[in-house]
Amino acid sequence: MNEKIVARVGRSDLGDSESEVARTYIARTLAAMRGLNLERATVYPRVSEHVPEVIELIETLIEGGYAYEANGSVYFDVTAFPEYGKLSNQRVEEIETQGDPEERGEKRHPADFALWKSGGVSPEAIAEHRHEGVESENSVENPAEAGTEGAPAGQVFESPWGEGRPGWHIECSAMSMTHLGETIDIHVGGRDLVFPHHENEIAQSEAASGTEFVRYWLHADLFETAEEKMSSSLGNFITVGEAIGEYGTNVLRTFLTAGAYNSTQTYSEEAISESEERFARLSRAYDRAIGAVDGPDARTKAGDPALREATEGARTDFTAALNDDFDTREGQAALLALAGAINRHLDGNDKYDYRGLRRAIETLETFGEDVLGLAFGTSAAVEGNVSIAEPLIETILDARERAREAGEYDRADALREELREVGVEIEDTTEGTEYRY
RNA sequence: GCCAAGGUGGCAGAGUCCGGUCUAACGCAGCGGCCUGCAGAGCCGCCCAUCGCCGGUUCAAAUCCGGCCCUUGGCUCCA
Repeated sequence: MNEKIVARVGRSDLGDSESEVARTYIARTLAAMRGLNLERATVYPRVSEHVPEVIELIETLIEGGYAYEANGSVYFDVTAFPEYGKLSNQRVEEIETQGDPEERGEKRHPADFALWKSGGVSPEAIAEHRHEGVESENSVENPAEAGTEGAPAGQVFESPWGEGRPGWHIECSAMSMTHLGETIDIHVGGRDLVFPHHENEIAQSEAASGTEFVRYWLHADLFETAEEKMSSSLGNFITVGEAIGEYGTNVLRTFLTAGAYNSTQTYSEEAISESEERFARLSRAYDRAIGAVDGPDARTKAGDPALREATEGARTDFTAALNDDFDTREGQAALLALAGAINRHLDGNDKYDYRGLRRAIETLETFGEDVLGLAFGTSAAVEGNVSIAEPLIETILDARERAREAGEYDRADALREELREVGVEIEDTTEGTEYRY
């Protein structure tokens, strides 16, 4: 429920009403989240469905002396909440101004912020957002963008203060308290939201409830490219959907968990290809272990202390890493170390430690797949096209093998190169030629 | 100007809270060896770091203190 949404109503790709536009963006976001292999939340609340709770919360704040009404709008009185600024370490006196310039006159203190805004969205605000580069990258040819005539002012709601709309921050407090109670354990968000949004959430929630709102704040840092920061205004950004399309979920997740969530990460082709290698190394080791455990050389009575120690070490290290403020990169390092141990075991023994390998595989699955959300193994990557592709590849490999036996290496290498060009990597081993794609 | 987070090898990125085990992790790139017809993968080994600058504390500092420089986010809109 904001100006930007209202400003986009009528665009053919988004929808004909405020609610529809919001729905479109929600759908896009959820699609991106699915693409990232994220678990679904239990509930995805919408402000428009929580207006009664918002009004109730505002009334509580007014009754408690934390908010006041002015010309049909309601503002939070920051001077009534002495702890205001505690999250971002700001002092009320230092905070210059907030909110619409024309609203400033209604405020008792410049840092007061709106809980309820009188009336609908003004045409000027809509026009402003339409011109301020809102989706400018793809709206050029859209005739609906041309004028603001007939543009809706957005939905308004009845309230004790007249028709109006919820303020910018109150919805989060109201919905959080409705669904999760007065105090929540963890609140996440981007670093750019610390002030004013999270600060205001604390003020609203704690002033109303009289108790702690959030026990732990986890603020995710932003990305920057090697040359400059990544931002929509510079146009040098990539969406989650595009990144998934280009690199795949596994590589992207490896990249995203290859650094601390709360430190700035550099996004570059080089960083991505490093993640490709990191993931590939894990996935190959997983494949080898699966192949070995299913093969004839795996023995229940064989035991490799080095492999077993490495596996238990990886489990301990991974758990310790994640317990340390979600240190996913250190977790990856633990798994990478296990991959090395698997390779050493497979390279150095004729008979494989069946139970040791099973435990190693289980470790990769538990921590790599279940926790980090990666999907190892070639089978997971190919799915559908197996039926036709595999017999074809094998036919070509047979031809290449005959060429090799005949000493016609040029021909063999040409076949290998052609397969590579269509995405099939092959590998000669003592067991025969293997391939992956 | 104010608030906050950072500045570590060719790249990327831990470590800084609780000084010594940091002659600085894992990885990528690079180099050598093993293996291979060759390659790839894998294994073994190696090169590259005065830890932003200056000063201080200490037997000892990437880690603590002070000053400075630079980058990023916020302080106007929006969440």
